[in-house]
Amino acid sequence: MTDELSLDRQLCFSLYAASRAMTAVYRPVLDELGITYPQYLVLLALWERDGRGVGDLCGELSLDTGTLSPLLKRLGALGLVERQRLASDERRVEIRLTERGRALRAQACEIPRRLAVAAGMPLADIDELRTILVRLTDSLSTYTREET
Amino acid sequence: MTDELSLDRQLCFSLYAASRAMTAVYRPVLDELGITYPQYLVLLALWERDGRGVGDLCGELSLDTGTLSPLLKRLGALGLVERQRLASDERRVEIRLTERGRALRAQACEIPRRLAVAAGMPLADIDELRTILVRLTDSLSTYTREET
DNA sequence: AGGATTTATATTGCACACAACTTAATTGTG
DNA sequence: CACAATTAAGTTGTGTGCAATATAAATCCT
Repeated sequence: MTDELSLDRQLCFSLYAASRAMTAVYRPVLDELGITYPQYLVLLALWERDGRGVGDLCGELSLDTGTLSPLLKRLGALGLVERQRLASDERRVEIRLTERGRALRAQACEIPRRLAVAAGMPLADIDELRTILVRLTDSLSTYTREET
Repeated sequence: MTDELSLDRQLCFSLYAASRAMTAVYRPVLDELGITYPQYLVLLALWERDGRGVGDLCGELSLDTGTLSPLLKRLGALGLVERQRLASDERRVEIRLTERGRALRAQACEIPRRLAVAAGMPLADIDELRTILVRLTDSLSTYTREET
């Protein structure tokens, strides 16, 4: 039992620690842009495809509205996005980048390079890691859904 | 630039998503024990070695006192740990498991098995993943330290 | 048409994370 | 010894995450 628990500890903790270490690397970089890590993820999603409903973003980032609603409000207060009720469906709110939000992308483009340095591993390894993580996430979230 | 940013997105997001998916799997299991995921990590650390200072735990879990102090207070309120000022150094507070805290370990021993099922990958793959994550975390946190 | 159900978003409450600050005890230095 | 510097833990403030609930609009059903 001891061994099993310590194995468990290594497993779950390594993921938890890596994720926090990653955001710690991003923090000073994103501070310069005046945004947080989850806010950056939202912007990345919007830079790829602008003008999406709150629900779309929730699905894509697998985040709750309880997380995204106030976050989007903060991005709005920063002048990076606009929130607009759809006339066709008054329940929906469309999120669109402002000029300032689009402009921020230029400042963000150096981030990946910095991160690659910080990670200190070849791109091939990073890509393999990413592949495993995606598979793991799929498996874990399928399990979570089925157990509910 | 587009490609670089979308690559970055895949990298950082996959880690972030995997970590949250992992805690989502633990949540219902830990609910039965009445504790949260970070509280579980603290207990795992204490089950391995009991009677440690707050600073020790901060170091081991790489968490701030701003996170651990209230968390340990909650574990205390649950009757799982005791907090005692050291007579030899009145600044230090030693955290020790209560009888109840030690007993909880028996209920926790089935957790690793459940997790392995949820992860849906062979132990060898999981272990490889863990190895990569530890290496990544080391590299990232070294970078963070050096950039400060 | 009209009321129940569903859907989209927002709000509330609690527990992290972490930066910045505070408090109190110990150590180091002249 | 006195007093500055350091160390250990706790507190405050902001921003997530997420469950549970609220609100309001659209849809379904008869």
